[in-house]
Amino acid sequence: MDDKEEQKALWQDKLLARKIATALADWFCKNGRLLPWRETTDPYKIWLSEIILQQTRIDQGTAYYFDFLKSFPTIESLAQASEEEVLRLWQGLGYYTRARNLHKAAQKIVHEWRGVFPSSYEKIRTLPGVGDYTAGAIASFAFGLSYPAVDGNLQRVLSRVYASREPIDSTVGKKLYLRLAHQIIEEGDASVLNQALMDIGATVCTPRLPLCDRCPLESFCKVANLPQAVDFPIKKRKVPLKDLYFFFFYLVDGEGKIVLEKRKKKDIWQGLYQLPLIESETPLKQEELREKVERMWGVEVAEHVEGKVLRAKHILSHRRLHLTFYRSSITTLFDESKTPWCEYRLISAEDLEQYPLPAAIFKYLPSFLEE
DNA sequence: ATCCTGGGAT
DNA sequence: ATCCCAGGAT
Repeated sequence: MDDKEEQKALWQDKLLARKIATALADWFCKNGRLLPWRETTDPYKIWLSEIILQQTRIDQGTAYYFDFLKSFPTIESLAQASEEEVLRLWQGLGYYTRARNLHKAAQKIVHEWRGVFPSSYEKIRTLPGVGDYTAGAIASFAFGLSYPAVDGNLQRVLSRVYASREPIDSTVGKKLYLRLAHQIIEEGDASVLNQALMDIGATVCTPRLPLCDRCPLESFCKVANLPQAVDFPIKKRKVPLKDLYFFFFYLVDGEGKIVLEKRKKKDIWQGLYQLPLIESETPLKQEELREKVERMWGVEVAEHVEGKVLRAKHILSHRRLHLTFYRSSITTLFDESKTPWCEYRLISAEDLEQYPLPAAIFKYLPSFLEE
């Protein structure tokens, strides 16, 4: 008799999923967003858009999407580019691993599949930078395959509709929302249903102010029009902000050239360029900073610590960067052998914009150089 | 399986 | 203050 109960529950789940799917498809016809990468089923374009949009809002990402397609119209052209070219185009988007993986994945497609984008979920999922969400998005949008694409939007919508308190950042929660999404998209066109759920999350079922009266799922949703709707989804972890103290040095030599270094460490801004930098987890007193400068680059630049020019705070997700920029002249380039984790080079100041720089630098550079 | 990290916009 | 996915470390 438990069996019977279970059967009945399963059947009701399916029925609900079917109703939701129908409502979603109807809504999407009239209310789905028209986006450049939705006018194609070219997997390259869809992949590119998904990578760009992973941590980026549409209005910011769109320009990058077109710039990339202009510079790299084909997967081959992207594969043939240098990593630095790719990073330069990515400049300002953040999460630069996405750009490096995009580049690597293009090379993988060229070498392993002769430039033909793989058409099975499993193969797509092996591309660097492509996780469950992105693989599902490409598989369904480009190839019409029935895979869910569960991003933050879907998690929010589903946790609300089902009033699920299962945390989205738990293993159990991730599986649950994957299963719920799967149940729904099975009942129709996966591409349409995935996109409909995303659009509802983005435009109707928003984090702070859900517009339940405009939602096609209103009648199915356990928390529709209730104040507790905004409590979903639940998260278990929140990471405290960590302070970091970054001291940059804008050093000009006798010929007006400046020193630039390329980051090779596997932490933030990997592969990007920066002004010579002293990093610290604690604020540094003038004396300590001078000591570090001497240890790292030699005595000759110690005097630069005196010429403070600009201070700024730059907030990242789990980091609060306290930036200090110094400007000074140098007569000799410092000793590279002491800092194997970066490469130094002398460049002319006008060429600075040719190099991929983190936002924490290029954002403040103009006002810093005005002084 | 779980935790931590990457970076910028709003 | 909060949003966003993937991958590497533990």
